[in-house]
Amino acid sequence: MKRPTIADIARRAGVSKGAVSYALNGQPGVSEATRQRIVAIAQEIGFNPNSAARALSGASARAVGLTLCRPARILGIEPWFMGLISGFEAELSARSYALTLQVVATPELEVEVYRRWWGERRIDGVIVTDLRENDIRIPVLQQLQLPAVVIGGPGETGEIAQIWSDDAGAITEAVRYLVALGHRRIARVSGLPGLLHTQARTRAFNDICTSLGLEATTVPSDYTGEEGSRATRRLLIDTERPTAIIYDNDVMAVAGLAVAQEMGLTVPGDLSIVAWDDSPLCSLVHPPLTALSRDIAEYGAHAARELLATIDGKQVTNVEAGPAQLTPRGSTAPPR
Amino acid sequence: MKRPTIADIARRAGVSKGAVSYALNGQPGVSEATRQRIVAIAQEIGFNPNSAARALSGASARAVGLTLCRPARILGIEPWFMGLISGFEAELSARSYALTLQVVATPELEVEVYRRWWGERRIDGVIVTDLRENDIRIPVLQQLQLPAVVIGGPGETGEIAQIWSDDAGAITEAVRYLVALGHRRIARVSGLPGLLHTQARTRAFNDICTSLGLEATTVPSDYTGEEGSRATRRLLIDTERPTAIIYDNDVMAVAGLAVAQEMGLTVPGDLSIVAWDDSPLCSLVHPPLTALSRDIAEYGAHAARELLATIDGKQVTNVEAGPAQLTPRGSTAPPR
DNA sequence: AGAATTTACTGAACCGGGTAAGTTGTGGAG
DNA sequence: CTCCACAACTTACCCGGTTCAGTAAATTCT
Repeated sequence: MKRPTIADIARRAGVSKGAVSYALNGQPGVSEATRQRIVAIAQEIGFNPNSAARALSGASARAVGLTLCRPARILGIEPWFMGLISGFEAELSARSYALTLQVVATPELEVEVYRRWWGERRIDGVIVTDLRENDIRIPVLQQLQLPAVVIGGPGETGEIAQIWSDDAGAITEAVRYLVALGHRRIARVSGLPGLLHTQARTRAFNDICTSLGLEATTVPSDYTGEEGSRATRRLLIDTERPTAIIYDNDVMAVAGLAVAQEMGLTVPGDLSIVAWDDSPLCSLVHPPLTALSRDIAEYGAHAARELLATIDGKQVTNVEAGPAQLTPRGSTAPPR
Repeated sequence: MKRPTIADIARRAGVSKGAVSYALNGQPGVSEATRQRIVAIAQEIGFNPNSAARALSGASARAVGLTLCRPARILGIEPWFMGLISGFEAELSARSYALTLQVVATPELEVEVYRRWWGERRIDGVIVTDLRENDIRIPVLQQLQLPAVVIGGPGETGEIAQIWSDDAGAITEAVRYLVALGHRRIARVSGLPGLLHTQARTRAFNDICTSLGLEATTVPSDYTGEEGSRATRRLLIDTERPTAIIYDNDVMAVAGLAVAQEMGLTVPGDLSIVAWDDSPLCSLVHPPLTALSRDIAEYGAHAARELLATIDGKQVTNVEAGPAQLTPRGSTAPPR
């Protein structure tokens, strides 16, 4: 089956290629009557502009890129990324932008992917996740002048817009809640220590614990279930074991719950659990997990909107999305 | 920063654009010495061919498409798709193909996306998942002559290659295992009834149960945790409740486990649970779930290889991937 | 040695849109 | 009645690769 082109439309409408281009793009230069005739023909023969031709003639590629930099085995079960992707998609497909995905192993490879995409003119912009300290991706994006939006921060990104949520406020709320229930020994199992938002959370956790006169124990982990289990086991074998643990993601929280059950501890009787980021996973297990809920899809949609605005040349500024809300469920209670 | 083009390379090497193209693509028509000189210059200035220009001049777009047709809320926690994506990526990025993703709500919209992608010449082929009975996507793909590979089946797909695994064998093994443990009342919570592989599993489940003289109870569900919980509750309130349940995915199995615990039943003492598809989720919960394991990433890699072969014009045939292997864990035991 | 073939290129057309510059035709102002 | 402004187009070139036809030089064959 042959793909229809603007030349086909031009022939059928008895006008030139140029007129068809003006008509379909809402440019001035054709009469309203002609425009409608052309649009009708385009509809009829099912015309879609060849994205390659469009991109080649200086216009945008109508695609944005996303790199996922996590070990493959964890990508599968982290609801976070899929939530983000769903959110992006909602915005992108509404403006018929495509989403190009690439799974990479290291930030260095991520930079290479950006360079290649830029060279290939394959995408108009990228969404950057997991901002790190002195992130090597930022200078490259600035050098290439590739439109970008960073999720996670706040951090040093120069002109590049950022989206983050008030993690400090959220963890403070969670700790206050646990203290109000009567907990005095609260621990935290964190995500990858290299990520800026992990550091911000750790700082805030230390601050609130200090101000409440509690000891702040943070065990660094990596978002995987395995590491979450290990960290939990290490915390629970202690004679002075914590009565509540806050986990930096839902997967580790679920893993922690399993470890507690396996060790014969009841949740929430012997141990209260709070998960950061609420996915259906949290309501799925027994008991359902108290969580710091954010609308991750909305978070992604927000990022996509910012990115499209950047691509359109609009000035965008850093945005703070709403903070995570504490959603109490069955995994938190006063300690025995 | 200006993107380097083959014209830049040609100027620096003192040859024509055509020669550069031949040299970089390994085509005959340039001497080995010239080729090396050109390749060296390309390396040095960090040249990447403009994908739009390449796609426009008849060559491939070097991209494949994948549509995800599931409600957004479940996409997040289903490890299946992310596993597939990881697998695709491993193959695709090795051959520097991009993966373009789109989340859609219905198969009808999926067809529209295929048509648009084809019209835009954005992709060279698509990977089709969740094959249905009389799938409306198949005739469209045939009409457009869009290279495709179908995951899930077997079914009627004409010339389009399929990849599936021996679900009948796997479920037979699972049932036999449960019967060997002493179970006589085995139920199954299935995935979406419209999908061909769900139907194949139901058929096989009925067959083996009949041949062993057991009653075959299948409760249709939709892969979500919520529906999995509901189905499980319905099964367990029965006076003649089953002593073992097989779930069509891991998410429903985890939800089922939570329901059992919530109802005061012990797993595996009062109820044995088998999950279809093994993700880290299964080993994460307590007790860890006995699962029918498949290497989903390898499954995806396989599909990507087949698709790339199809795009290259090679004749591909239907492939049966290895069957799922029963991995016994703590959720199965003889009934009390 | 001369013809035939091969090698190593060059030049130009082409893909399908976008768009600046040029060309009509029409109506209104002077 | 002429001149000008403007709408409504057309023409032609651009984007950056691929590819085919053509060409000069080098090599092989008779």
